[in-house]
Amino acid sequence: MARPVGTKGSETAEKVRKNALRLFASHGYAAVSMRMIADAVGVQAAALYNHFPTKQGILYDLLLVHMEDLISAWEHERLSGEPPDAALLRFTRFHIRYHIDRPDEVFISYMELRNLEQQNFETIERLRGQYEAYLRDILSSGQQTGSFSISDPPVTCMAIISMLTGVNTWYRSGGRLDVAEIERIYEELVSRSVGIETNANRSEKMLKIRDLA
Amino acid sequence: MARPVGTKGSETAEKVRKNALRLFASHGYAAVSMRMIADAVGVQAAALYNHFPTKQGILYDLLLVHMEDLISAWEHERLSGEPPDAALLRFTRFHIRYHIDRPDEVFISYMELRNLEQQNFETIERLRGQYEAYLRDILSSGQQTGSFSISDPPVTCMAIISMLTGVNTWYRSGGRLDVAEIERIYEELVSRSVGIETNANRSEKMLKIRDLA
Amino acid sequence: MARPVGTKGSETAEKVRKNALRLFASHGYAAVSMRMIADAVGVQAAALYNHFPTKQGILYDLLLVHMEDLISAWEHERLSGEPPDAALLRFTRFHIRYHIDRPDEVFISYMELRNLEQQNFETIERLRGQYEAYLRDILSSGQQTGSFSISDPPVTCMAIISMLTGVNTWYRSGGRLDVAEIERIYEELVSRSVGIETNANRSEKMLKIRDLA
Amino acid sequence: MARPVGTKGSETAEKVRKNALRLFASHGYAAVSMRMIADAVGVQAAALYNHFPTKQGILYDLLLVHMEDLISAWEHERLSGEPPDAALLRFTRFHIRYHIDRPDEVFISYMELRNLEQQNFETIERLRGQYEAYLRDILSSGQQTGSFSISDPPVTCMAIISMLTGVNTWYRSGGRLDVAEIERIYEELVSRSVGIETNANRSEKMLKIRDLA
DNA sequence: TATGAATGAGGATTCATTCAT
DNA sequence: CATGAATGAATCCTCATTCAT
Repeated sequence: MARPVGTKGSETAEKVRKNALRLFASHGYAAVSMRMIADAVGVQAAALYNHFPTKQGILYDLLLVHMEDLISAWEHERLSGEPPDAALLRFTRFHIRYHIDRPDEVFISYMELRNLEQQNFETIERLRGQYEAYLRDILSSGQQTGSFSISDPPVTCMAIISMLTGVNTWYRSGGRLDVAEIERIYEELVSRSVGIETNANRSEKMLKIRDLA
Repeated sequence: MARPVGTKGSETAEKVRKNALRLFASHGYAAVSMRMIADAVGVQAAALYNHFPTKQGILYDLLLVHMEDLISAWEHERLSGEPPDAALLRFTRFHIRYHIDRPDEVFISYMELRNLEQQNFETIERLRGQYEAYLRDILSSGQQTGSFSISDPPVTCMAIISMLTGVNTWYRSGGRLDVAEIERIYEELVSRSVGIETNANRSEKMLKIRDLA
Repeated sequence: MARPVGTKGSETAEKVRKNALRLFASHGYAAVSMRMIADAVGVQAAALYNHFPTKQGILYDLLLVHMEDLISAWEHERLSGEPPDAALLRFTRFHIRYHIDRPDEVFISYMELRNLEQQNFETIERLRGQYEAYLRDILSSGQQTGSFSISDPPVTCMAIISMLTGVNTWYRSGGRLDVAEIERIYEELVSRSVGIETNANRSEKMLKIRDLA
Repeated sequence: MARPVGTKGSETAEKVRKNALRLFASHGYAAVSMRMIADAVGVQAAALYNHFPTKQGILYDLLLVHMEDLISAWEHERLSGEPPDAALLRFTRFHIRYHIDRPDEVFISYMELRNLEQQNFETIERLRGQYEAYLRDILSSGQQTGSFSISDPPVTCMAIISMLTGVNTWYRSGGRLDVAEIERIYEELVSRSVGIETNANRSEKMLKIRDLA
C-alpha cells in the first residue's frame, strides 16, 4: 500500500497524501471525511478511490511511508563504530531535526495508531519498535562501556524519546529559538540525563569541584 | 457546562462520564457516537441529553474537571517556601503519580483539545498554562538561586513535562517496574537534566572525580 | 426478525412491510433503495432503521412471515385422515387460492431467495421444504394406496407445484376467469396428471369406453 | 442493440455475453455492476463500452438472442402437418430439453423482464408471445379435432409451459434422473393433462376398465 | 428521567458512464 | 481496443439531536 520505491505515482495520489496528512493531523482521522480530502485535492470524492482503496488505506500509507523513511534516514545518518556518547548526541540531533520538520507525520504516527486496523497496526508498531531499538542499543552499549550511568536502558530510551518528540508539542518555526539552538539545549539535557559530560557541563562541573575543594 | 463543584451529579451522569472517558480515550472523540456511550451506560441515547447538553458538553466536562482536579491536587501537595530543588523533585513525583493513575484523562486532555469548540478550548488551555506555570516558576526560581544550571526555563519546563507525561505511553500497571521505582528513575533523570545533584549521582560523581585526580 | 405473534408492532413497521413488499416485487430487491421505501411510507430513510435493522432484514421478515403464514394456513385447512385423492384436490384449491391472493409475496419468495444472506436463506429454504413435503406426502400416500398412478412422487410434486404457482404468472384479478373457474380447471389438470378420475373426466371416459366397445 | 444476426462479434463481446449471463442469473441484473462483469472478463469496465452501449444493452442483447434462438430452434424442430397429439409430445420434449440446457438464459428471461426499458420489453414480450402461440395453436387444434379434451386452450397453454419450465427450478445435471427420463415423465403428465392416451397410460386404463366390468 | 420514533445531514463507498490517451 | 482517471449521482447506513409520551 506504500508508495513503491522508484515509482512516481500519479500526481493526484501525491496530492491526496499531502492533503490527507494535513487534515488528519489537524482534525483527527475520524473527523476527516473523504469529501474533505477530495475538496482539498480539488477532485470528487469518488476519484480518491482510483488511488487508495479506502480511507483506512490512506492513513496506513501515510504511517507506513513515514516510518520507513524515518528508519532509512537514520540508517543513512548514523556512523557505524561510533562510540555511544557521540552516537547518542547524533541520535538526539537527528531525531529533533527530523521530527521538527515533519510535525504532521509525527503527530498522526502517535495519535492515529488506534484507528489502524489490527494488521496495519501491527506492521507500524513493528517499525516503531525497530526505530526505538536503535536508541536502546546505544544506551545499552554505553551502559556496558561505562560511558553512561543509567540504571534501566529501556525506560531511559522511552523517557528520552518522549522528551525529544515532545519538542513538537511546543516548537513553532520562526519562534524564539531556531533548530540549532534547540538541538544544543536538548543535547545538554540528554547527555546530563545519562550521566555523560559535554564540553559545556564539564567546565561548569570543574568550577563546582573547585568550589568543593 | 461542567458539573458544579462539589456536586457529583446523578448516578447516571457519573456513569456517562466514566464510560465516555474510556470510550473517548480508546477510540477518539470523533469516533465515539452518543449511542456507543448510551449502550455502555445501559440507557437510550436520548437519555444522555437529560444530563449533558451535547456530546461536546461531555468532552468539555471531562477535560475541565480533569484540569481543575489536577491543579487543586498540586496546590494541596506543594509546600510553600520549599527550595527549588526539593520542589522540583516533589513536582516530578507528583506529576508521575497523578498522571500514571489517570491515563485516560491525560490522553484525552492532550488529544482531544482540537475537538473542543473555541471557547471551551481557551478555558482548558488557560488551566493547562496555569499548571505548567507551577513548574516553570520552580525552574526560574532555581535558576536565579543558582541551584539549577539551565539556560532556558520555558523550554526546560516543556521538555520535563513531556518527559514525565511520556511515562503514560509505556507504563502498564503490573509491569516490570512499580510506580515508586519509576519515580526514582525520573527524579534522577530530571535532577540531572537541570544540573542538580541527587544522593545517587553525587556519590557516582565523587568517584569519577577521584579517578580524575 | 419476524413479527412476534400477538404483537401489533408499530404502525410504521407495518407500512414498511406493505410498501417494501410491493416495491421488491415490482422492481426487485436490489433495485429498490431504502429511500424508495421510505418515500412510499412517508418517512425519512433513517426512520426505517428504527423498525428493521437493515434492508436485508426487511426482505427476510417478509419471506419468513409469508412462509410461516402459508404453512399455518395449510395446517388449518387440511383434514387429517382425508384420502389422498380428496386431499390432493384440497391442496390444489388451497394453493391456487392462497397464492393468487398474494402474488407479491409469492413472487419475491421465489425470486429474491438469492438475495438472502446464507443463514436467512437456509431458514426460508427449510420452511419451503416443509410446505412441499405436505404435497409430496399426499402423492406418496396415493401412490401406495393405488389411488394415483405416478412413477416419481418427488418429481410429480415439483411439477404440480410449478404448474399451480404458474397461475400467478398470468392471472389478473378481474380477468376472463374467476378464481373458482381456475380452481376447477386446475383440479382437472392435476387429477388427470396423477391418473385419478374426477366427475368431469369420468363421464367423458365412459363415453370413450363405450365408443371403443 | 442486439448483435447483428449471423455475427458473433468480437471475442471480447462474446466473453462479455457469457459472463454477464452467468452473473445476471446468479445475482440479478440490478445487483451486478459493470465492474463485476469486467472483472470476470478480465478487462477494465470502460472496455465494455466498446462492445455494448450500456448495461441495459447487454441485458437486452442476451434476452433478444435467447428468444430468437428459441423460436428458430422450434421452427427447425417441428414437423408441419404432424397431428396435435404427436406435436404436443414433440413440443414437450423440445421445451424441456432446450430449457434444461440453458438454465441461465431461461431464468433471466423470466426474471429480468422488469428491468428492461419499455421498448426493449415490448420486443421481448412479442417474441415470447410468438413462442407460446406455437403451443396454444397445437392445443386449439387438438381441441377442435377432438384429440384433446380441454376446456380452455390459453389457460392450458400457460399451465403446461409453467409446468415444463418449472423443471429448471429443481433439475440439477448429474442428479437422480437424466434428461430422457424427465422427458418421459413429463410426456405422461402433459398427455394426461390434456386427456390423451399414451402407450403407458392406455394399458393401465385398460386394466382398470376391465376391473370395472 | 427515560423512551422510541423521528429527522436532516452526512458518513464511506460504489455506481454507470465518459474521455483523453 | 483498452486503459486509468474522472465525474455526479446514488448506495446503505449512522450521526447528533429533538420531542411527545
